[in-house]
Amino acid sequence: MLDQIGADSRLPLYLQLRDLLAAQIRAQKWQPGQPIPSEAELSQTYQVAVGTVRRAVETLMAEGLVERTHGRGTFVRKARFDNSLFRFFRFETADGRPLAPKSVIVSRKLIDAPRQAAEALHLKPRAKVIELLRLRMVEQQPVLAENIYLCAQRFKALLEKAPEDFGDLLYPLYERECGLIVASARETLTVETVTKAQAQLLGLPEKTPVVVIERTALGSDGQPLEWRQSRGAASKFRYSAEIR
Amino acid sequence: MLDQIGADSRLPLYLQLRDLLAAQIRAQKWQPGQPIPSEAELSQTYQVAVGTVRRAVETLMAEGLVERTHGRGTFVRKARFDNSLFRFFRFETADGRPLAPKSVIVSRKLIDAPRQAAEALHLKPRAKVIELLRLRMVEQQPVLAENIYLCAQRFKALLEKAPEDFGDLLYPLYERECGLIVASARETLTVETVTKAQAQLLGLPEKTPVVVIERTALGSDGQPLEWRQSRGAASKFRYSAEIR
DNA sequence: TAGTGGTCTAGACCACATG
DNA sequence: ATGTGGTCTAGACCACTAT
Repeated sequence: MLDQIGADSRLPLYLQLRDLLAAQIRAQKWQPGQPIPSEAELSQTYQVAVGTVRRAVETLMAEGLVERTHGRGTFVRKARFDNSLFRFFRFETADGRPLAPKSVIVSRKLIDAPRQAAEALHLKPRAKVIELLRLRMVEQQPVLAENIYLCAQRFKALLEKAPEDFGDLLYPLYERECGLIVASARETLTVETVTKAQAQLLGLPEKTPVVVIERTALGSDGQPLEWRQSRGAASKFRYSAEIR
Repeated sequence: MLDQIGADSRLPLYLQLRDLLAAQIRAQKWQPGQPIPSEAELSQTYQVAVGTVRRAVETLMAEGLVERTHGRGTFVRKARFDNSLFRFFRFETADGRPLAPKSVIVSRKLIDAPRQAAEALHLKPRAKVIELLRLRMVEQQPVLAENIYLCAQRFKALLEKAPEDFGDLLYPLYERECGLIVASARETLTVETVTKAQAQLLGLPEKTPVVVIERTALGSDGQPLEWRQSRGAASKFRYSAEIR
């Protein structure tokens, strides 16, 4: 890996430094939650002005790779968006209290990867994957049904643990049991009508429209770790955006 | 309006300057598309370092209020998102050529504001509004049906012009005919099933799910100018996002 | 060639967090 | 008290756009 900077490239210094730091973060030189060297230190080791270091780190910050706190330092950011699905759905209790989504693993199987899952995870068509069916509950009512696919090889630790003990959040589980850290994700939303099986799971009438959120979760090195489809009643869907 | 800076506030200089410039943009001191003074000039008139000016202008840029081009200058940004709806829908021709959406005004009426429109436009419940029904066409097929509501008072020029001459884009029309410039908008997406009338307009079977995009378009002063609902077949809906 | 924004430096001082 | 990031300055030089 490059550990020097400047010299030849036509790229601005601060971008070269950004790339260099980003590469080291991807390579886990510093763990998520841990601090990277201070501005002064980076300025010293790479022989660039502090202002240039700032510019590089600000770029990383804008990209969400690090977080800065005034008197404390700059830290590699931990992703925590396991329940970000709820960004797209509004599940209100009757009196509008905040929701406390519970997870129930309905089944866990070792299967040949379905086509879409294999593609998303960059696996060969017949590779083995772990399939989890999972329900997210709000006040004892199922609101989201999820099909989750994981490369069997990398996640084999999950086959030896009782699904009841998985807990409500999967990403911390992946980290704890498999040493795999989800750093980012891509989501695509579409609308379908439910199949019979899904309707039953979610307690919906047949042919109800549902919003499908397909998510590919990526590690810090950009490799796909998990692919999932989440389905919830379209009537509960709401998404707002500002445009300019 | 403040035309000096520094002295009292606990806010950083560059934010004070940002606010000051933003206020002048809102007040149309410079027209959209026109340049604001150069960094050197701003530095001179407000007696701050060029670096501080840069910081302020970069903030405005991040907020989408201005655009910079290297050797040319910094310009007040014109909004141009009339067809941003298509961000949420994918209408492919059979061979995947780029689409050229056409607009047809189906009707124009002067009516009492419906409740939602009145709320969105900050009008009294029975105020008069112009209601436009409009179809967006791709390859002679209707793909989006829109209900558009405008305060009759501010948009009365549109009552005296033939709807056939409105053209494909409304926002430039508003600017040309009424002197009203759309600067930003808020959109909310939900899913419904079509009414009979809508199904007929869009050539869809009854009870087809549709995605509804409600948009409130705002002027540069933040006042609501237009409220519209756009409906398109949910099967054509697709939205992608990166999350971290 | 003149004027603009873009990069980079070197350093002062401030504000915040921690021991 | 120390070390961190945050603000601000002053100026050099470069790269792009226009004329």
